[in-house]
Amino acid sequence: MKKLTQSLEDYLEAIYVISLTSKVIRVKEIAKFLNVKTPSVVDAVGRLTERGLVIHEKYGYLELTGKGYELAKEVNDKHEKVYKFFNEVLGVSDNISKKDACNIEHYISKEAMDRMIKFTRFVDTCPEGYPEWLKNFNYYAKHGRHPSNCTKNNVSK
Amino acid sequence: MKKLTQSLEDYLEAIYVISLTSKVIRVKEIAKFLNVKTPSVVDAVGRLTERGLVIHEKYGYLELTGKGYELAKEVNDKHEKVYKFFNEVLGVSDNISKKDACNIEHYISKEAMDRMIKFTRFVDTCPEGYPEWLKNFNYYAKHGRHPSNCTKNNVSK
DNA sequence: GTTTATAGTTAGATAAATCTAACATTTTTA
DNA sequence: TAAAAATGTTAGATTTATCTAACTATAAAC
Repeated sequence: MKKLTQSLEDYLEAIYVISLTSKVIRVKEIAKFLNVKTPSVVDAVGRLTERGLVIHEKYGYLELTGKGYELAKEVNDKHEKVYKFFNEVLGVSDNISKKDACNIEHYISKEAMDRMIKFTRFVDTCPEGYPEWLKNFNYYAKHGRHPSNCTKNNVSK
Repeated sequence: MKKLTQSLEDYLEAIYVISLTSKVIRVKEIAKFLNVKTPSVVDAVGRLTERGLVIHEKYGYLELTGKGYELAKEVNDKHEKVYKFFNEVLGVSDNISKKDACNIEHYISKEAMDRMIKFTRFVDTCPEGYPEWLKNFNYYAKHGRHPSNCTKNNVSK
C-alpha cells in the first residue's frame, strides 16, 4: 500500500496518542491536538478511512482498525525514539527534542532509526552508568574544548 | 520574510550545488538534479524570483542573488552537517545518510543542529584519534552487547 | 540561412492540505 | 421536551506542488 503523507501520519498518530489517555476519540479532540480546524480533521479522517486505518461513525466516535493501530504505533515509536536520542544523547532540550522528533519521525530511514535506537541503548546500558565520554561531550559542547582528563580516561592501549 | 517551503529550499539548494561545479545554470539541469519536469522548475524558479532569491533571464541562465546565495548555503550547510553526523558518528551508510540529510535538513532545529555539529567535532578532534567509546558503540551495534573491555577503558574514578 | 533539435514556457489538470462560512445532528439543560 | 449549546459535516476557496500536452524561442547542423 502507498505510503502515508506526513500529514496523514500526524493524524493517525494523534488518534493513537489520544487513545492512550482518553476512552473515546472525537473529531474535536484531534483538531485540538493538532491545532487545526475540524473540517481538516474530517477530511483527513475520510482519507484514513478509505485506507482502512480508521473507523468513524458519522457524528460519533473514532476508532483505529488493527492495521491503523499498528501503523500508528510504528510512527509513534519512531517519535519516541528520536525524541529520546535527541534529548538523552545529544542533550537537546525537552521541548525542542519533541518538536524535532515530531517532524523527523516522518522522514528518517530505517537504518538511521536503528542506529539512533542502538546509540541510545548503548548509553543507557553503559556498565559504568552515565558514560564518561558523554560527560566529556557535554563539557566540549559547553566550553569548546576537550576536558583535560579526556585523554587519560579514554585511552585504550 | 516568510520561511521557504521544503520544496523551495530544495530548488534553491539545487541551484547552489549545481553552481559549485557548473559555470552556468539552466532549468534543465535543475530538473535533472531534482528529478522533476521542467515546468515544475519554471514554477518554482518563478516563486524564488518573486522572493528576490534568484534571477532568471527568460530562456536563459539562472543566478542566485546575494540573499539567495546566503540562504542556499545555509540550507546546504545543514545538509552537509546532518550527513556527516549520520555517517561519521552514527555509522549510517553513505547513501542513506545523504537521503536522510536531504529530508531532515528542512526540519531540524537550530539547537539540535548545533548539538550534532558539536558532537561530530567532538569525535573528529578527539585527542586519541578515533575514540574508543565509538569503537565500543560499533561493537555494541553489531553484537548487541558491550565489549568486555568496555568497563575498564571508560571508568573514570 | 533554413531546418532540426534542444530547451524553456504556458495552459490546464490533479491532488493534498488547509481554511471560512453555512448547515446538520446530537447532547445538554431549563 | 423544546431551545440552546456543542459538535460534526459539507461546500467552496486558496495555496503549493506536481504533471502532460501544446506551443515558443534559441542553438546547432547541414
